[in-house]
Parts: sequence; structure tokens; C-alpha cells
Amino acid sequence: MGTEVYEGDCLNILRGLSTTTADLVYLDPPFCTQRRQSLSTRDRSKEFSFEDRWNSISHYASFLTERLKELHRILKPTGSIFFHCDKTASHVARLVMEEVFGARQFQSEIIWSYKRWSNSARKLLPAHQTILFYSKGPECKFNEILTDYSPTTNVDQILQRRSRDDSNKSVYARDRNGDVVYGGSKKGVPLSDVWEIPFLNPKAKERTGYPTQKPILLLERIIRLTTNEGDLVIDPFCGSGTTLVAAKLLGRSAIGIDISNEAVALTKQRLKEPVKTESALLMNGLDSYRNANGDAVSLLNGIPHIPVQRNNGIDAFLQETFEGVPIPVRVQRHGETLSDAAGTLYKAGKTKKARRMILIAVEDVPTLFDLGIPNEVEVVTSAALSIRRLIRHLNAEEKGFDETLESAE
Amino acid sequence: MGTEVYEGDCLNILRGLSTTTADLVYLDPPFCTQRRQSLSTRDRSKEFSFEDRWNSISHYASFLTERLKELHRILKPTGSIFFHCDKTASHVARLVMEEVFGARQFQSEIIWSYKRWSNSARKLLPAHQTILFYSKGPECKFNEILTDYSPTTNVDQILQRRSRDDSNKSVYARDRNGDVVYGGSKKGVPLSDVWEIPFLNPKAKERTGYPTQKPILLLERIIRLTTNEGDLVIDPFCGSGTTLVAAKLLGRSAIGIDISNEAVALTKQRLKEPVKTESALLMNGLDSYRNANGDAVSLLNGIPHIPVQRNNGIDAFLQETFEGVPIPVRVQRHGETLSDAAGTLYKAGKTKKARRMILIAVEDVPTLFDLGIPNEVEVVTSAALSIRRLIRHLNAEEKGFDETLESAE
DNA sequence: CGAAAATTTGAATCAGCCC
DNA sequence: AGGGCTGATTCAAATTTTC
Repeated sequence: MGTEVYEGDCLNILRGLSTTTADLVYLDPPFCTQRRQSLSTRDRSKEFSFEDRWNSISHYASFLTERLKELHRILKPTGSIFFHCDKTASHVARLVMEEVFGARQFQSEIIWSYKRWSNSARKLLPAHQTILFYSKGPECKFNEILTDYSPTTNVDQILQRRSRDDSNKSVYARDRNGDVVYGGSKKGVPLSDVWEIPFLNPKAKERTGYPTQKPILLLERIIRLTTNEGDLVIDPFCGSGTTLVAAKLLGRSAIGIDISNEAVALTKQRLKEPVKTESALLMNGLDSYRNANGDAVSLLNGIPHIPVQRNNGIDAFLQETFEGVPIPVRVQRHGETLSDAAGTLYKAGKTKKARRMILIAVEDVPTLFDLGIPNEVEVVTSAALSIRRLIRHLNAEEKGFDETLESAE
Repeated sequence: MGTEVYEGDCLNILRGLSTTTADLVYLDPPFCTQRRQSLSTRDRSKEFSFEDRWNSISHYASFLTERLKELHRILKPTGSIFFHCDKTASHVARLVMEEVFGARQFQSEIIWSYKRWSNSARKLLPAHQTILFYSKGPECKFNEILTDYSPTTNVDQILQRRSRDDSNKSVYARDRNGDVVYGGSKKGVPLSDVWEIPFLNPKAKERTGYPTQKPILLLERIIRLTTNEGDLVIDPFCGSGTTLVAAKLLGRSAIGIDISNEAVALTKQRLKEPVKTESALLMNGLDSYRNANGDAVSLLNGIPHIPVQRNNGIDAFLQETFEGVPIPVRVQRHGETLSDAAGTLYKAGKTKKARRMILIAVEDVPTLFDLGIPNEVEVVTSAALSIRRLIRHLNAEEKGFDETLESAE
């Protein structure tokens, strides 16, 4: 279905969308500015009344309610909604959401926290925003996202089994000899509701110039959490279009709406240009052998080398030369066959007049039957690959036969 | 004045306190979770519990409003109030506070975030609580609290003076020679409204066995922020008495109230011998737990594994098991012989009952003469090491002889 | 079929051994 | 005596079972 952007009041446009089609709604509505104005009477002579405030609040609340009801209608039964609220009105947002979606559908109050520069001394530095997460029904789509264990975690312990002692207290299971029994493997820690994501860096801000632009990482996380590929995402106050960009990057369809034609134009332009900002989440998913810095060349630690940034075939040159020419190195990509990797490296290396090249095998062990690996390309096995082979070998041995190791040579 | 504890409904007791005497109110009322909260002391000799069930939200709201009005009366004009709420009722709390104290008196929404133990798989793991900070009047007492700079901060830069250039742009001040002028020392970063404070540890000495007990550190921060020595702190739902303990430790007077006579007895007893646990995590920071093995473990990228931070012999466990026991992995350190590395790994692995262990050789190739490598330790060669050997081999070949490769085998 | 009670559960933290 | 590893303990939980 792709990505669509509409200009206008989202209420009208939402009314034209059909029922139960959307999987995710993200909204970041404009704040209740009326209220702020009425608050700041400069001379402080007039304490504004509760009634005044209620009038402006209830006006804002009904503005939201109308639109949320449409969004509720458009959502699939398994759909979710994320309401990004400003701190001055987060309780209003919560009340309105409880009214339209119901308290039982409340899932999480997500805290987006970030570091910020300021010299304000008379107040705590505001450094978070709140996102309310509700589902439409009891069965909502939810993809588990796992994070790393804390460095303080007792890793041996989480591999241990549990049992109960005499007084029914939960304890770690032990065998007849009193030794701890180890269980299966663990995957990681489930994502918490406090998300520390750096605020948009100033450079990126310069690019769109839109005031409330959100980091793409924030939207990516929301989209991955509650949708699958091909699902439909709706952002009724899309602003500079970050939601749509994130959705497109992740292969989701998306509809964006904004009342300002400037915002719509900006969004359309952003969508047209292939996005250069690399998606950290995507990269982690695709290249699982890269380290935290996204650096596959870390495998070369310990050898003098020069990393190459912008070459499709070569990841680094060794400082050591062969016949006076530097030696290019490539690390096999995830999902790339050894022959393909060798071909890519060979082609790139040839233009640099390299006489020898080195390919680091990460996925497959080279076999005698491997075709198309030129003589100039030496294949070296990464430690990870060696370990994988070793494990297979050990498991085969355990079963009393060995089918894997030898046949690979 | 010292510290006093009263038993009873705080509404009645507050009515007996005189107007404009308190500097700080901290309240942590029942959250409206609609369940019974209970916890027992470590030796299981005693179980504390309280009911947290309400007929309706509005019933809960009016319960709070009545008491907040009394608290408002008791506060000095420069006084502050901190309302500790959780996600199930934070919007109710906010509404009630706006009604009694007024929106203009809103100061901060403080997020207390912590890591927690849970098995949540179908939801985001709740890992924060909210504290609303309001003042009674426009001029409230506020003591600046500074924290450390983030490790990424350019400390040089923050010591530099600023001035304005011809076009009134803020630039770093320079002296006649064009050198940067360093100003006095900077003090630190102002405290933000997101407070990462560890949850009270199950084994902490500070722990009393009372449910919902707060860390003393949290209360200390609140008391420091808004009171001076000798000021009066009030906690109308004092529970196990953490607020009073913190106040006493900081030389503030305090009044605590609780409806349960058990809670009052516990508080009185705790005040006799205040115990505060030093959080090693907070004192030293998370980084102190991290080994310098980040680079090393990146060699394992591509294999499912769990990095181990707390063991000198083991860098990671593979998720794959051998004979039901996880396989530990160590990466040879720079300047460490293969035999030494194998010995360290073997010793650490044995205590974990590991049957097989993997050592990644980074510096030396194992030779027949390598002594002291136990049978259980499998040695695997890193790509970097393989490449070094290959280079030596190629260079030797180039010269017409081959002395290196074979002799190493 | 819902609500409440009973059961299962995972990982973070400090205390206290043990070298 | 001191620092590092190991073990104990827990859940303003989460999930399953019962009524």
C-alpha cells in the first residue's frame, strides 16, 4: 500500500478511512496552548479560576476525544495506539484515553528520557516525555524486544534451575551431590517502560528545521513493538514525518496527516529522498556479527590495518604489503555466500592492483567444492565460525558419531 | 523538635497540627491497585500487609482531596509537597493536586526509575514510579543539587569562558594571543527530573520486610532539595518510616503518621537505630562492573552468547550447551601465554561444572610443545591470528622458502 | 465466563564468604 | 586485610488455575 500524506484537519480525513484497517496509531497532538496563555497574567494580580482552566481543558479534551474516537474505529481489534503527551497535559491525555479506549486497555506509561543541556538552577531539569500505550482489545499484537543484561547481573545464576525447599521457599535446584543444576539458555532482558534515547542531534534538526521532531529510533521501537511488515501505521499529526520515514524504513505502510501544508510538503520531501540516517535497529538485525559500533573490522583487532569506509568490496587494508601492494580484507556479510563475497572482494581488489586479498569467512566454511574463489583470495575463518563448527563436532561426538566435521573439510 | 510518630487516620491527626508550620510534605498513599500488598521479613517471622482496595476512582480521589487540603493548610508559604504515585493512579493524583494546590504551583513530574526482577513477556516491564512536586506558593525553597558530568562531556570545553563576537554570536573567549581563556571551575550538572535510583535490594540491611519500602536515598534527595537543617518534614502515610529515618539522618524534624499500629511500631524501632545501605552501584557507577572485555567478546559476534561481566576467567557463555552445561569462552589477553589463559579459564569453568571450554587464541598459535592446556579446553584461532600467520607464510614464500608456517604446527 | 486466588517466575542487587 | 566472586533473596509482578 505504501506511504500516503494528507493535508487537512485529521478529523475530516480520518472519517474517510475505513473501519478496522490500521495496526498502529502514533499521535503527538498540539498542546493545549490556550491554557498556557491564560496562566501567564504578567502582573500576577489575577489568580485564574478553576472554571477558566476547566473550560480550556475541557475544550482541549473534547478536541482530542472526537479524534480519538475516529482512531479507535479505524484500528484493527489487535491494534495499538501510542499517545505522545506533553507534561502540561499528560493527565488530560490519560483521562481522555481512559474514556475512549477504556482503563482495561491501558498497557504502559512509557517514559522517554534524554540528557539535555541547561543552566537552570531554580528547578529540576525537565528531561523526559511521556507516551501512553493503549491497545484496542485484550489481544494486541506485541513483539518481544530484548535488551542486554545489566553488567551487574549474576549470569551463572540465571542459567540455574529452580525448585522449592521444605518451607516452600523458591530456591535453586541441586542434584543429589548438592551441586547446582543448570537449565537451558537465556535470551536477554525484556524491554522496560523507561526508554533512554538521545534527543535528536542538532545537525539532524538543522535538516528539517521542524520544532518537535522526534528521533527516528523512538518511532522505530514503537513500530517494531506492535506491528509486523506490511502492517498499516497512522500518524494524524505527522509534523515533519518521522513516523512515516520510520515506517517506510521498516517496510510498513503508513498514512500521515497534518493541517499545515508546510509540514505535508516537508514530509513528502523527506519520504522521497532515500534516508541516509542509518537505522541502528535495522543494522543490528541484519549484521549480527558487527559490534556495538557497527564495526565488522573489529575482527582485525591486533593487526595493523586501515578501515575502509566507502568501498563495496573492501572493508580494510592491512598495513603489511604483498609484493609492494597493500592487502585488502573483506568480512563475509550475513546471508552472503563465500563465493559471492570472494567475487566482490576480487573485483574491488583488482582495481586497486592488489596481488593478494583476504576474505574472513563468518558463515560458511570453505569446501573443496566451493567454486569461483580466485587464487588471489585467501580465506581465513573467524573465531565465531570455528566455534560453531566445533560445537557441531562436539554434539556429533556426544551422539557417538561424527558426520559434520570431516565432511566439511 | 525531633521526630514524632502518631498512629491513626492522618486526616484526624493533621487537623490537630497548626497552620503554616511544615516545610515539606512527602506522601506515599495507597496507589489504588485494588489488591492486598504483603511481604514478610527475611526470617519469615513476621508478615506485614495492607489492603489497597477502593470502591471507585472518585471515592479514592475524595479520600485524597480531604487530606491534601489539610496538608496544604499546614505547609509554610515557602513549603513543598511531593506526591508519590504509580501508573495506575497518576492521572488522579495530578488532577487532585491541581485542584488543591493549583496548576501554577506545579514544579516537576519526577520519574524514579530502577531495574527490576520480573518475568514479563507480553508487556513492557514496568520500571518507574512518578513523584509529583508542587509548591505551596510562588517562592519555594529550592537547594540546587549537582550531579556528575556524563562521561561523554568535553570537560575542557565547559571550563572555557564565553564571550560574544562582532555579530553577537556566542563564542569561546580568547585573550590577546588568541588563546582560549579558562574560567573558574564548573560545579556539575543540575539534577534532572529522571532519577535512577536502585530499587531496595532483597538483601539490603535497610530492608524491614514492609511492603513498598522506599530507598532512603530517594527520600534524602527530596529532603535535601527542599529543606534546610532544622526544618519540619511531614509524612502522613509513613509506613515503615523511611522518610523519618532520612529526615533524622539529615538533621530535620519530622512527623510521621500511619493508620497501622504495626507500621508505627516498626517506624519507632527503626528510628532508634537508623540503618542505611550504601549502594555500591551508585557509588561506583555501572561502569565499575564492566570488564575491559568488550572488544574481546566482539569476536563472538554471530554466535548466540551471553557476555559475563563478573568473572575474571570467563568472558562469555555460549547459549549452546554441552551435556546440559553451558560452555564458557575466554579470549586470550594481550601478553598472556596460551597456557596461562587456558589455566585461568579451566579453573573458572570447573567451578561452573563446565565439561568443555573454549579458548580463543589471539596471540600465539598452539604448538605441540604447549604445556598445561587441559583436555577440556578447546583452542580456536581468531581471524586476526590466522591472518598474521598467513602473512608470514606469504612473505616467506615470496622469498623462496617457508620457515614459519610449518614449524608452528 | 469472569474474577480472585494460587502458582510460577527471572534477574538485580548487597552481604558475606573465600582466597 | 582487602577485593572479587558467589549466594541469597525478592517481587505496589505476571500468568495460570480455580471457583
